[in-house]
Amino acid sequence: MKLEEAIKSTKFKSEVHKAVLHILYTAWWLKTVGAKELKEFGLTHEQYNVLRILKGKHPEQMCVRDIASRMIEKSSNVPRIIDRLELKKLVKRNTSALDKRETVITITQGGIALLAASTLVMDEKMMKQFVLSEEEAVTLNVLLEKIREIA
Amino acid sequence: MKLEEAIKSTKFKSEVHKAVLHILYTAWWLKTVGAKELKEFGLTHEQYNVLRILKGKHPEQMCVRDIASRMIEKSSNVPRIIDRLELKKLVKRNTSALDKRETVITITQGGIALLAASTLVMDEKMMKQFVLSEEEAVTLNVLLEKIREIA
DNA sequence: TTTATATAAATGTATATACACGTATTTATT
DNA sequence: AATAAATACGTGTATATACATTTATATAAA
Repeated sequence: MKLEEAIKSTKFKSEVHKAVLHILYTAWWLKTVGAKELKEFGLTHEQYNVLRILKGKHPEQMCVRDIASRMIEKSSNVPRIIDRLELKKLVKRNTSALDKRETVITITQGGIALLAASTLVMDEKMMKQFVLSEEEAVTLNVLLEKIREIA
Repeated sequence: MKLEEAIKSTKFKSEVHKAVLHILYTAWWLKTVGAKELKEFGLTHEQYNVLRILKGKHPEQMCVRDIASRMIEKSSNVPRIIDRLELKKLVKRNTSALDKRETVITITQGGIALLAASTLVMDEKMMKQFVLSEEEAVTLNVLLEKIREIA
């Protein structure tokens, strides 16, 4: 569906203005499509993101601040997301021995298994479905980088 | 800041995969930059969006469903956003005479004034600051359209 | 006309976002 | 060593997201 139909709007102040709305809409669309797949695994987008971050360092532990710095949405409340993952026994929390202020998190075997299963589905049902070519994706990445270059 | 620094990640499965994360990150970044400006007016991004939608039809009224269909994030809970706008007397709610199930919303003079002031700031401090050219924005819009073309 | 179905909006609930603040602990300064 | 400043995390609050349910009203079908 074209952006114009999606938000029932045809007049934009400029192509740049349209692009801003387009990025916001596409992000929402991507999240929605992904969330639908993740729901079968009882995961939210953010919980999935935290699990992926932890898996990337496994078997090393990570502290909360470290996880937060890798989140896509920087204002995510990581302690609370970990609360939910801990309840489901997908991660384990421990106080750091070196610095008692730090809480170190480890992904459990259950977490690894659920992440593997959900990633498989996400890759098959989402990532592999995109029509966009690798070359087009490179261009897209360059342009997205550029929109954050503020004068 | 490059995406790699922003989310402290260097290895992506593909450029397409990177682009997906990039869109999500850029959307968050755009919302954050915009929200900072809107905060001075006591508005959230979503409240601003609803006011803009209402202004587009003014002096016509709009029902809740009509507003919802124009929202960027389709799962927005419009009645609740309107609750907040109504409390601040930026919009007015009335039951439709034709169909008593419908609630019709009108933007007030105060709403129009606040929207005008905040749009001025948003345009000056945000929209006009982008380095992206109109031609680049066209390409960006084409590619964003394409990423939603799922096989 | 009565009943069933559909529709519009509001409401409830769990989670997340955005941000301020509190508490414990560590590091730096005097 | 005592105090101050910084840091890490957790918690509180308002708003939003995502989605299910409820209530009122309108429309369709029996």
